[in-house]
Parts: sequence; structure tokens; C-alpha cells
Amino acid sequence: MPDSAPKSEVLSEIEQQLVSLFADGVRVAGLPKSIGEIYGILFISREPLALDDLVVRLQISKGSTSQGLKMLRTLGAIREVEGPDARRNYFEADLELKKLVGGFIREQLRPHLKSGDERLKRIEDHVKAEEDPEVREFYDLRVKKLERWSKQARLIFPLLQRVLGE
Amino acid sequence: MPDSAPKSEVLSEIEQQLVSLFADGVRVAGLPKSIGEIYGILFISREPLALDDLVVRLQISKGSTSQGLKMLRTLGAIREVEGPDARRNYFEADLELKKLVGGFIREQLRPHLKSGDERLKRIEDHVKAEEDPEVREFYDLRVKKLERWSKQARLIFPLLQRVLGE
DNA sequence: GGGCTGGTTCAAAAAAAATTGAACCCGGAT
DNA sequence: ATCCGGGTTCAATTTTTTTTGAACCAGCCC
Repeated sequence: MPDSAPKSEVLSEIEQQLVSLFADGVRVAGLPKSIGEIYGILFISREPLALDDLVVRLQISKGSTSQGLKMLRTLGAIREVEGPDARRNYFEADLELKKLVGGFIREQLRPHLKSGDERLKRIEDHVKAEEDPEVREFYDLRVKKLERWSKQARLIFPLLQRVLGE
Repeated sequence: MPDSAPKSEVLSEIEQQLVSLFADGVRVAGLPKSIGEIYGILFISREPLALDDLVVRLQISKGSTSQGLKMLRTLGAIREVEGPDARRNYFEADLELKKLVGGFIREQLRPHLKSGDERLKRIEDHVKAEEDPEVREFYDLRVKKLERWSKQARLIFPLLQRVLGE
């Protein structure tokens, strides 16, 4: 059994700074710090890392790490690759901004927008049932406005993708 | 002293639904629920409302309401208008998506990006001090990548603004 | 001045979100 | 069949964020 490459247990100054930068960075997207840390250390690592490496180097629990990796995988922000020890799963960061943003839109933004539209539909029904025509008219205006917003949001996504296509 | 128009203390079905829709909606932008509720009730109200109206109708504290109004004002999401009682401050929702997004970019996104850039600069200095040329080269690549990302983000903001300009 | 009312501030409390760690599952080696 | 180690799950705990409410300030009227 090859005593597989023992990664340094402490982060270099640069690694620390970068990990912390990402940790804060992902918060604007509403993601937990640990996700940023994991992505960050993978981003700055020259070779792929396995779960245990992350646990040791970032000093976070196995649980968090496992969950973080799952999320990052579904976002398409990291990918699984082969590594020195055949029975572990190794990961490396995907560096295409387009892909990261795309994953975020697909997994976080779109679902919200969708459920919002559904709720809006239900509100529309209530509006139809409003007695007072003046009030109904007003509510209808507002609902229409929201529908327009939703449509604009949907328009923006593909545009974003295109602009980020280098 | 005119017993100023006593607004209904309970929200109609439509109002409730809409307020709750906004409450959830703003969370994708990482803002607290109360902010969404305040904006929501203003959005669906036919006349401007004052702080006390919001407290009564949304059943949230004066403190939250005051803070929420402040935030919404600095985001440019609501504006102060005249109302029946001259010594209160009344507010109404601004309905231009462009303005809402613009305020959010200006107040929340840009500052983050800016501080991120500063931190990145400091990381760059550390990279310059790296001994091993191979490692330095690699780090440099990564820092460059991040700088490119940052530039792309800045490019996107004005684009967004333009697309949302109806 | 003193009382009133609308609004702000901020420490303390409550609520929500993230993290931990122990139990568990699974596949391969023994 | 059992053991071992990597990985996942999830209830309990910790941390962070949001909300509350009481103290306070400012302008106005008497």
C-alpha cells in the first residue's frame, strides 16, 4: 500500500489568502463559506485533491466537505478526475466562468424564477375574483408588471451565457 | 387633527400572497425577508404608506421597518412622496426593474468586487515573492484568471443596465 | 419649558443557516 | 463472511443573521 503523497497540512500564505477570498466571494451568491473554501483550494491546487485532503488542509469536517463537493459538482464548478489512489475520488476546479455562472443560473436562479411564476399565476386567479373593477384593474397592472420582470430575467440568462463565452 | 385614513389592519388574500412572494424573492439577492415584505406591500398599495402603516399591516417592529426603509431608499427601490399627514414620511415603490437592479449592483455587488480586487492585488505581491519559478508561474496563471473574471463582471453590469432599459 | 409624536439606534433575543461528528452504507481485500 | 476505509447522511450544536423593543433624538404645538 503506497503511502500516498502526504499533502502539507498547513496552507501557505498565498493559499490562505486565496481560500479566504473565495470564501467571501461565494457569499454574494448566497452560498456557504465552506463551499468557497473548497472551490478556492481546488482552484489554487496544482494537482487534484480528494475529500480527505480537503478535510486536512481546510480543517473542516468530513460532513461539510462531502456536502460541499456535492453542491460544487451539481453546479458544474468542479469535476471528478483520476488520482494517485485509485479508490478515492479526486476533484479539480473548472475554471470557465461561463460554466460556473451557468450552473448557478440553472441550479439556483431558474428554479426560484419558476416557482415565482407559479405563485404569480395563482395570484392572478385571485385578482380575477376581485369585485371592485377599479381595484381589479390596479392589481392587474401590477401582476402584468411582474410578468414582464420575469420575462426580462429569462431573457438575460442566455445573454449572460453568450457574453461569458470568452 | 384629522383622524388620518385608518388603513385596514389585515392584508387581503392578494396582498398576503404578493408580500410573501416578494419576501421570498429578495432572498435570492441575500436580503432579509422584511425588506421584501416592505417593498411588496408598497408595490401592491394604491397609495403611499408611512412607517406606521407598514408596522401595522405587516406586523413587524418599528425598528425593522425603519431599517428596511433605509435600505430600500439607498437601493433606490422606493421613493419618498407627500402624503395625507404632513408630518409623516410616505413612501411608494419604484417599479422600474432597471433601477432596482442598478441599485443592487451599485450597493451590493460593486463594493464586493472592489474589495476583492484589492485583496487580489495583495495576493499578487505574495506570488511575486514565491521562490520556486514553476510554482510562481502557476500561481501567476491563476491570479491572471481571476483578474480576467473580475474584468468580465465589470463588463456585464453596464450591459445589464442597457438591456433592462426597456 | 414640557408634552407629543414620528423616526432612529442598538443591545439583547429569536430565528435561520451552516457545521459538526457519530452512525451508517457500500465495495473491495483478506 | 468479516473487516477496512472512503464516502454519505442527518440530528444536534454552533455560528451568523435578522428581528425586536426600549431608550433616545428632534421638531412641533401648547
